[in-house]
Amino acid sequence: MSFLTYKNPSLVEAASVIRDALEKHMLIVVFGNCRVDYEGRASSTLEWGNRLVIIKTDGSVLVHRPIGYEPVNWQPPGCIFHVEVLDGELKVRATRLHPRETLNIFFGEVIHIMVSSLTDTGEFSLYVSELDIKKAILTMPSLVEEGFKPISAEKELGESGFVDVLGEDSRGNLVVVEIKRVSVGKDAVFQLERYVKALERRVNRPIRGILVAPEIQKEAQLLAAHRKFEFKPISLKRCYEVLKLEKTKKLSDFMV
Amino acid sequence: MSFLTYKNPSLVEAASVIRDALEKHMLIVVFGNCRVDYEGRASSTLEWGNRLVIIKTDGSVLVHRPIGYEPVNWQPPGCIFHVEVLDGELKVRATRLHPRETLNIFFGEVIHIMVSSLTDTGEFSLYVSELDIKKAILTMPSLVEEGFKPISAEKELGESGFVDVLGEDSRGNLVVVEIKRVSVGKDAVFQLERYVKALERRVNRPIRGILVAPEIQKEAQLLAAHRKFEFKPISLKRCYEVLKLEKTKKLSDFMV
DNA sequence: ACGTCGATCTCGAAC
DNA sequence: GTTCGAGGTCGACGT
Repeated sequence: MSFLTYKNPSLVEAASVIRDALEKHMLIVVFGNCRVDYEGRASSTLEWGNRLVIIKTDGSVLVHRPIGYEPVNWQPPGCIFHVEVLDGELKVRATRLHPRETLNIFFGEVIHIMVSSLTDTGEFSLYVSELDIKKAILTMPSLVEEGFKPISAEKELGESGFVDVLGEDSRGNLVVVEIKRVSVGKDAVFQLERYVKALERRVNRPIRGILVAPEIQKEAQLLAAHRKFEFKPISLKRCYEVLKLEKTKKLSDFMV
Repeated sequence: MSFLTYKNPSLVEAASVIRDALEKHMLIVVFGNCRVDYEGRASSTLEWGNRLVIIKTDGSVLVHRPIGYEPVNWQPPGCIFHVEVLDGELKVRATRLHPRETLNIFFGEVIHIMVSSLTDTGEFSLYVSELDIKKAILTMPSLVEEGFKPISAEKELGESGFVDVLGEDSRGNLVVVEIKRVSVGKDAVFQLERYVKALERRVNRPIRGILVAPEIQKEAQLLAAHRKFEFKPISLKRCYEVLKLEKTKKLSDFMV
């Protein structure tokens, strides 16, 4: 893994370093005084200040101020770059097609550059997503309620979108399950309402709506109660354990 | 503005530099080989690899891989930090309360550290937001249609939320305006429908629904037509010009 | 290619 | 404090 730093380079030197690194698809970190403008889905300008500019190996760009999680300006992966020194400023242009958007960074002073051809093969795993909750419910339907039997997942319901899980309860009622990973808000209740109503237009039997999530917001609770929807709390940890168990089981099946 | 870099520091040196910089609320950029785990709203692990870790002056943390716009792990502003060298690893812990979340970064090797007490006072301005479109419409109601007269903006309609702009047309009909900055999707149509229906329960006169945005999605167009809602295309540039004009006008009023 | 939906969303404003 | 909506959202998945 190559790694190089340049302290207080001239703008011409900086331009050369950045051009070379872009060609080799290296990670580039520039610290310096710059102004930025953007033109695309919206337009923005950022006046002079000291910032951290990161150009990644996939052609994405981040302009970070000293505060805030989010970059003040950016460009998603896949940009085409142009670097030049013009009127005493180092201009880095990152252009994206579809949609057509341009980010221009003008450095008046480059304080530090770091370039590296780094490799990062480390695996990233996130434990419980909304899809994981669905998988956990399909694996262990009793997470919704005792006697619940899934019929299908993600059933298309015309303009109303998809049902997270469709099933039957122990008394033969249709059950529409709406899953939220964190908290049931108003939206989830309205969505479930749309699904249930769309289903009621198609079939002629009792339909129950159940909201499944770790928690529900107060207002959503009222809206749900008003529509006779039920709320079933679920634990992310429990879902994670159900999925891990399932994985181990499948693995042991394979081993035998 | 102070600025310091450290190349290939020992883990103990690195810990000392980071601790000191955290105390002074400096911007810290660390490049090194690390593994990361996170526990909070979800849980995640990231195996060993070379990454760029940024700790900002407001206590936010970003862990960036060589590709992707988004950080692989992060922590929003306001974290409490703990730095220690343990079992041959430099551990940086960033804890957040509300919700309780912990990010642990374990460095096996630190390749480069950059610390700086940077200042960045440059103003950032984005030209046209959704609010700007509303302001532009309130300033120049003909953007919606000739003869449109706004009555109020952001009218509360119970559980249906807020109306972007409520007004009257030239023939005395009530007009509900739903604004989207980029494109009218299904959601906007459903939202407008909720507003119109909520309003119909309250007043007994004709109500029109108008969707205002630079463009409309095909499916949304059908849904809108089915509900007799109209779509009024609007240009972001035009809004920007209307607002700029208004600003200049106000300024000149002040000057006189 | 386009549309839909989730996100450790983040961020800000309003209540 | 909570709730809600917007975002240049981004990113993933399905058609």
